[in-house]
Amino acid sequence: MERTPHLLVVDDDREIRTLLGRFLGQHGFRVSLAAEGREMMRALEEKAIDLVVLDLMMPGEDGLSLCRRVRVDSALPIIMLTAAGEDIDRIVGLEMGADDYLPKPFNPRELLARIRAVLRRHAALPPLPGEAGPDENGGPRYRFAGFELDTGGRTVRDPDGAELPLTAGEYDLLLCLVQRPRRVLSRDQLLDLTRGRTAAPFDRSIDVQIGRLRKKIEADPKEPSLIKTVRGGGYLLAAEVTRAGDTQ
Amino acid sequence: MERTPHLLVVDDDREIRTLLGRFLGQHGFRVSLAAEGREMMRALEEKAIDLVVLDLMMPGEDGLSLCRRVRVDSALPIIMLTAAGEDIDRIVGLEMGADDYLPKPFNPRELLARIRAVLRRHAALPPLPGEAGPDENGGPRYRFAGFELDTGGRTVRDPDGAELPLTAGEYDLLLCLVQRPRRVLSRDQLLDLTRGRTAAPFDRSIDVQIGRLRKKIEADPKEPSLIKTVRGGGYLLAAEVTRAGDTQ
DNA sequence: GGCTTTGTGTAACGCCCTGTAACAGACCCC
DNA sequence: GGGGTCTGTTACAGGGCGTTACACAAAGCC
Repeated sequence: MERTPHLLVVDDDREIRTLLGRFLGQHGFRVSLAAEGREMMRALEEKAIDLVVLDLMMPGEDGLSLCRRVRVDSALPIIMLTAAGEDIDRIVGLEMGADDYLPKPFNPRELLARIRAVLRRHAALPPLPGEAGPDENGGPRYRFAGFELDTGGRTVRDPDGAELPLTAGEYDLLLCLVQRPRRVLSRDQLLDLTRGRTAAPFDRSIDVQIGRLRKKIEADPKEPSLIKTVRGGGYLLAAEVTRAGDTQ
Repeated sequence: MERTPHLLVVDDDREIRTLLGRFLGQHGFRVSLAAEGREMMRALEEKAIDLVVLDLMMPGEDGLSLCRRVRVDSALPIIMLTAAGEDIDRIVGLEMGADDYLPKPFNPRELLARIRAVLRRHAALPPLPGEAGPDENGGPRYRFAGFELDTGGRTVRDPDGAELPLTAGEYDLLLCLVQRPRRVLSRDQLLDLTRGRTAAPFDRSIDVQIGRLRKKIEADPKEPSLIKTVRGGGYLLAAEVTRAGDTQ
């Protein structure tokens, strides 16, 4: 049950990147690495990242811009690393929207402490009295093959408009597929994205969950047309998905 | 019970003002802005400001003088921003009567922490009658799924307009859900937000309270459509919530 | 084309999480 | 101090979900 937080370290300097990765790994985190923006965005799509450690100064798209991009549609915690001498003061600090920042060179223990602090803060009280705006009515809706998935209410309606009685696990799995349509997702990825854990050697739980989900959304579960099996690869959602704007 | 604190940022530098506004807004406060003394006084008259962040050095009437003017007839908390190099100690100690001050350039997180600290300290004191403190007529109203929750009177009306006889605990729990609609709230969070304590190992009190609440507001408590269970996660209010203006 | 190997579908079982009734202590109001 | 209400605790029932086992299908091999 207890899931170990999954960190993403984004830094163009390979040495720093791998050192940080190893260090954080040794201290009980799962760690993924990215050298620049594109890799970072891909990791965010494919993995269940809990926190990003982001270098401010990078070739190509810099940390500031990446930070803003992430902030557009998520509250994912971000810790910024700023090179010595960069002007960190008020403007940068305010502008960047990071949850914390750390000037280089830093003591890795200090980074550890801040990561833990930010994670704790996020886990403990995400619901500040009226965070980001009093009337935050939740996330987007997705439509596919006549179905409608409402992330705010965690509900799914079938083409007739009836609410599908999905269990929590089934909903999580479906959401995960719907957010990455027409892409093969390995069991490992699905497990990471839905349960936040890595697969045990003979882990078949995803298969079973897929089966249960198919029974509820496939016209003919024996001949699935929505959730397809990719032998040796995983599963994919075959339908086209449109994302409706957030709840009005 | 709790309302989102309303801050007033007073600074003549437009960039700093708006950046601060955005930053504080992102962290769960309602924020108003003023560029100089006149605007500030008007905001204080028209809005229920809980705390002022005030730049010391401003053209026209400076922060010090404004601070004293406010202090004449209220104990409204004030945090002063002082430009680097200004001689703070003496002035602070002797004259300004602010609750805290922060030398520029400052880490925005530091400002956040001080704002929270000052608000907490201030909330602990008994409210003075006549102070520009909490709204006289109580807080906002929320509507969801035909229900109306009035934070002023701590009452809830069902879609027929009849008043629901909720107990104090049930009301607190419902308010807590209504203020964070369409988000999964863990038992721990709910317990913290409603009772201000953390869960004991086998604490099931939230489950029981949720059950009692469901009996009163769900059409079919066996198939809850308003308060959903997220297995392994907690509960969420599935309905959309609109916040009506504060009670007149 | 048969046989083997490997991977997937699924039924069955059991643990653990959640719903809920019953009870008892705390608190409140005469 | 007594009756009523509210709320936390406990116990039990039901259901979700991970595990396991087995059947079957697909790919590999000769």
